[in-house]
Amino acid sequence: MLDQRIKFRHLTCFLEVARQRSVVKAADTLSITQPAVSKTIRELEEHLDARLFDRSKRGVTLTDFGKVFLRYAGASVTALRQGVDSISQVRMQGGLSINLGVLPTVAASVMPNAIRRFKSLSPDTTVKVVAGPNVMLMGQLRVGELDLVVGRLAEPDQMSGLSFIHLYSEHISLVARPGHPLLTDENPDITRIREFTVLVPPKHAIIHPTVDKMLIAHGIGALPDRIETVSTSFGRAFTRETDAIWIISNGAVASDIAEGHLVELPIDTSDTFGPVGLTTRIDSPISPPVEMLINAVREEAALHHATHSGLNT
Amino acid sequence: MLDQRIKFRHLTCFLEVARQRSVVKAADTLSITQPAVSKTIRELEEHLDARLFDRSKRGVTLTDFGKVFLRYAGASVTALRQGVDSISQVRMQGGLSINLGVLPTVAASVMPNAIRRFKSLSPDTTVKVVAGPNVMLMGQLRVGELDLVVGRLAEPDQMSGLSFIHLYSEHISLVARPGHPLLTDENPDITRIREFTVLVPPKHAIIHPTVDKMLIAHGIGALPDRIETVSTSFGRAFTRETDAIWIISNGAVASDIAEGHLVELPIDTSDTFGPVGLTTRIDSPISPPVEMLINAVREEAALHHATHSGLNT
DNA sequence: ATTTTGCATAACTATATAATTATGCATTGT
DNA sequence: ACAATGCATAATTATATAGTTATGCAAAAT
Repeated sequence: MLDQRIKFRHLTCFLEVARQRSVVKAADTLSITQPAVSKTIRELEEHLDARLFDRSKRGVTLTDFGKVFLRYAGASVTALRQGVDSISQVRMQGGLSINLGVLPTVAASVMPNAIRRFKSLSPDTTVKVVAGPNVMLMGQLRVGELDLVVGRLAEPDQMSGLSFIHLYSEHISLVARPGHPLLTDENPDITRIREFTVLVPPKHAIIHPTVDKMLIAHGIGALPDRIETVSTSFGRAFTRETDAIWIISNGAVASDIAEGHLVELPIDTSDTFGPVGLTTRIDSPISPPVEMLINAVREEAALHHATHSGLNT
Repeated sequence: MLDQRIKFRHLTCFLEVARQRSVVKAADTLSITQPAVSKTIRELEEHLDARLFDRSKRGVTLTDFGKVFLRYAGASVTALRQGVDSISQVRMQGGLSINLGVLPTVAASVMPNAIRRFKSLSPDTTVKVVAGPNVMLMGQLRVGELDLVVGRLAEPDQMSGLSFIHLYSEHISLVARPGHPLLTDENPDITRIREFTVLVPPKHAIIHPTVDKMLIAHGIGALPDRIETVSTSFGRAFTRETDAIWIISNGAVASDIAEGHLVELPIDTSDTFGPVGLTTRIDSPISPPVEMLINAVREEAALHHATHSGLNT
């Protein structure tokens, strides 16, 4: 049971005294008299039924209780401050907004449903969806321009200061149009893809090194006829209309495969398995609306994974 | 500036009304009269200078402002509740404690200093350090027996419900005693390691699949003479005393290499690069003491990486 | 040996608080 | 049309609040 007599006044006073390690100094910055501070602290201690400070003649120091309570008290007033701030934000821009970076893997698979799910819970929050090269998105995330990036786990050197939440794993697929010449074989010779135009992810894409490794592992060197593309819509259209082969993360084409618009080449890509998830900043705490979006994405991903897992195993 | 007139009474009242969508019902569960609730809400609205509810004749509904404020208000009182709770916890068990899982990679490199750093900031928090097979540690983490696991990123299928914070990346090393026969060559034939006893990580180790891939990539099949071991102290002693070769994550033997007790075989292990970091539960929020420990580890890792990065590039 | 520093306590006071009861008023439902 | 519902407002009151000034007291500093 929370003691209703505890007020924010007590917490702010406590925090200030703890910070300054001095009743007098705290009183000064709070613009009240020293006895007022003494009394407020004593009240808080009585409400909590625990000593928060050890008093000495050259200042005060936190007790064990105080040290522990300090963090939570800080969190509590911070939350309220944020709440007050966010209200004025809403007033200004007419609604909260979340800035979301989306990588190709999930842009067409989980995210549409995830965002719909989120909007049904929180219809007044504007969600801004940004796509682009992952390096750019990660940069924006680190700077605070984005609140969240969804997609494959980026290269380690890009992940400093960021936190990753795993959703599911997927592999990379080689897809072609139905009726493609290579599909006639049961076990096609993978090196024959050199005979066709191959769409590959560009150098800055997360999956680029993985694709390279895979090609090398399968004994394929540099591809003679290659197109580098970021655009899944281009890749999709081009692959369906020509004999090109498209190397792309499975999630980006899962629905096309399911619907028969594209066909996966029967080639072992098990070592291209990689984690897909949510990337956030580690320092700034996750705001409640973003947390809701995260939950929506996780739920949707679980659902998605359950229905599509057959493709991945 | 936070309006000091806002009290927890206002927040709890607001939360209750929001939950019940009714002033009368909220008044009932709060055991006060309906006008008292009306007035409290009005006060809060005045302090925030924003309408939180739309009043109608069949209950009240949250405004946009209210919806936004709701989350933060909840977070604020939750934090205070936790604070009050944690005090009684401290009283009972005589000090907060953190349960920490440590994988071999960091057990001997970053963690000792990181924990020392943390203890200097927060000497009254007991840190319990647990080692063991990563599968077990991850299981304990998921159940809540551990608060944090530090080490290599686990396999994706173990990461559901967990969040990963990247610290740095490291590769896997092949080490042997100084003066080992293979070290005489400038560019030794890696397949010759078959001639020696090889210490490899056991099947459940995180790096096991990576090691396997590497061996295959270098054209080495199954090793004829192998010892599987979890124990770094055994591995260390055995490798120093015999001609055995030890395949182990670099972090576990970095100091031994630096001090010349062990020597790294000049073999390309660049594709064994993998992320090392902190794994936490995603659902339960990170408690302030754990957050402090996380920061300590991050700072120490940054330092560690800065001084040791020459080894990794 | 003083003086200063730092906190605690006491006595006091205007104001705010947190309820209460009583009443009003506009919908909703019958 | 009338009762019931649900919230708002007003008047009232005991109590808590949030400070203030004045004073005391022990440890540090000079």
